[in-house]
Amino acid sequence: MGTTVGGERAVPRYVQIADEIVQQIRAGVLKPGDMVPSESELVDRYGVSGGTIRKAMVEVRASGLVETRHGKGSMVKARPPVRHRSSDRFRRSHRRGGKAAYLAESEQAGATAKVSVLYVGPMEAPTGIADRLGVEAGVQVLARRRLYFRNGTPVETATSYLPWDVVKDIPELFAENPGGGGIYARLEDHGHEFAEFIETLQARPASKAEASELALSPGAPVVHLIRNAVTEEGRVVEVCDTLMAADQFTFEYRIPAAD
Amino acid sequence: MGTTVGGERAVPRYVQIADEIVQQIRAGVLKPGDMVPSESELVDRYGVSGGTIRKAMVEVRASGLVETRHGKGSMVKARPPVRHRSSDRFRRSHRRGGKAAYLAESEQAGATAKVSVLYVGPMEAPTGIADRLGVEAGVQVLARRRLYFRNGTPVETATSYLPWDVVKDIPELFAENPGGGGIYARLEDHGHEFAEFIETLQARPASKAEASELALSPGAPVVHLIRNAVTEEGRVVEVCDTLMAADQFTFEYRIPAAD
DNA sequence: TAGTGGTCTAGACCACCCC
DNA sequence: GGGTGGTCTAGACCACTAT
Repeated sequence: MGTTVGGERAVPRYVQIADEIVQQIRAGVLKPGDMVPSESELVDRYGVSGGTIRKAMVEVRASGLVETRHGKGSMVKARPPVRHRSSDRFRRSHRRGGKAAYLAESEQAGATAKVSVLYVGPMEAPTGIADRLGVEAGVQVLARRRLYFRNGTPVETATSYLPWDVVKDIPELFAENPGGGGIYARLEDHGHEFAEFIETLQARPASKAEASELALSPGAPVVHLIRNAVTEEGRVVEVCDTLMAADQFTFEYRIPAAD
Repeated sequence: MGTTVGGERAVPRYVQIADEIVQQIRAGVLKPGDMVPSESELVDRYGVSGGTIRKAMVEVRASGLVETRHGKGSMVKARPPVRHRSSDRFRRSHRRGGKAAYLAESEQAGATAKVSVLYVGPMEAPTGIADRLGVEAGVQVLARRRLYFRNGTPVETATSYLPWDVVKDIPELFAENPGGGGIYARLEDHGHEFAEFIETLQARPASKAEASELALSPGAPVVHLIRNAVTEEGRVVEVCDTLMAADQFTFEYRIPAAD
């Protein structure tokens, strides 16, 4: 009989149900690792149709508190140990200390971290990247593509692009592991002194493909971060194109109050 | 009869339809300002049920290319004039020039901008904000709540919180319009020299309430930005809590390669 | 095999918009 | 009033996961 009758409010039933479930999670009634009741059980409990429960669960998933798998059900996610990605991760002293920024940050947050190298080798520069590197589109550059895991789940993909004339004399950059301090340390070893890094962020919903790569619900937000590494000579010697699961990161930047 | 039979692929029909519509927009078949065909027309055109078209349109809305209004239909959005929010918006020279950062950035992007002041007055400091300001939770602070429009649509809400002992001698801060250069200029007028600003960003799906305030589709991503304004004495004299429609902004930060 | 989520249907009623 | 999107139903079939 359509919307509920008899002195009802404007807020749809499926939103009420979704809120109730989210509250139960936030209040700890449903703890991390617990299974959310199955959809058919919720149908009985709330006395609504399957379609309504279905929409409610879409809302619950959008909250990011729950992970749903097909024939299995919905499980309350382990605490999202949102990690800080602070702007001082690019300090030279960190590189000299041999710290890789990602691993250091994850350890600090008490999480296990893993990096999987997907590809290291030549690639034709995509437009957009080529613009930033100051080369022609389609020219050969070195691409380094990685997938980052935290606590066993993929949270970030990153691809670094470097101009060929910069990398051709630095064999370490072609290795899976470029050594302590990462590729920035190797570039500085070879006379490329960094002046600044410029990061551009944009948040948007994940495409289907991105969602599956990062094990997200489709439509969950991702953050697209592109970083230019600029040397003292004003040259961009690396562009890093990164896609992150938004609920796994916060970003912190310190902006000096310059004139 | 359930999913389409007879040699069909795994990709659901509603996704196919959504992709088709999105492609038509990206290809320019549907231009900004055009109306997307109504749902009942799409039902006829694709020969599927209303529920399927409904799910397809949810996907299309998630792309951010379309704006749907209730009794009216779905319109292709005017070019999302994604604006840059660069880190040099806090330069003293800009304040001395009397420029308000938001208006300047919008003009630069060729958009019309408007600010609506929702509230200026005392408020009990919310926890989280109080922590950042270095005051007790519940203590009275000055709150300044605004809603920012671009091209007529709301894109950002912002609330500034300032400790009472800082503001009590600066009457301009209680006015809707604090004068040229904004509240930061007034604070500097009264001896609060800024040393740095610290911005923290997090992207997440909008709640229902936030979605309606920013005229977004529910679940569309928002960026939650919190900024601490720190003086030379190391004191946080303002915390600005901002919620932005993610598709309306990119963020740019320049990070010096310090030691 | 039984239970789960995922897709789809066909139709109802409601609320909003505009003529 | 006639069109639009928004909610809800009751039931079907499919695909994945466990046992």
